[in-house]
Amino acid sequence: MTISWTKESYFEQVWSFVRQVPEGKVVTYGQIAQTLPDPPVPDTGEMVSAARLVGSAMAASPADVPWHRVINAQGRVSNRADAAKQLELLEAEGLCFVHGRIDLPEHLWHDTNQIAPPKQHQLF
DNA sequence: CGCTTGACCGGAA
DNA sequence: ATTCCGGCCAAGC
Repeated sequence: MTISWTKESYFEQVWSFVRQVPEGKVVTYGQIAQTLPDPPVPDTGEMVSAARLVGSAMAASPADVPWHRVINAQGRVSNRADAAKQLELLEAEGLCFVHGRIDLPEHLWHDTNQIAPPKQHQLF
């Protein structure tokens, strides 16, 4: 059986992914959710909900995980209490913030041999 | 065991 | 640009 994919399992995967994120790079919750090899949900729809699980995982992420490199699909930091702090950390890593926003595809990091770059074109 | 909240996403008003 | 709504799942109370 298998199973399981308990929260521990999923969280581990999320943390593992985030830990691989190099400096100056960022990943979105949805990106992680879609990249994970064994998502909790089969595929009823999209990774929309899975992204939320990623957020939960981040909430419990240990100090080994650069949670500050994880941002939302909007190219901005999440609505967390230390959002400003996260911004500092990110810009300190060489990220170019524009209006509190960054070029997602520009700094988006993707794991090699997993998925292809989203190549999402921004629409102002 | 049930309701509320959440570090989300995407689309529509 | 902002605000609201629906969706999906898990953790917390």
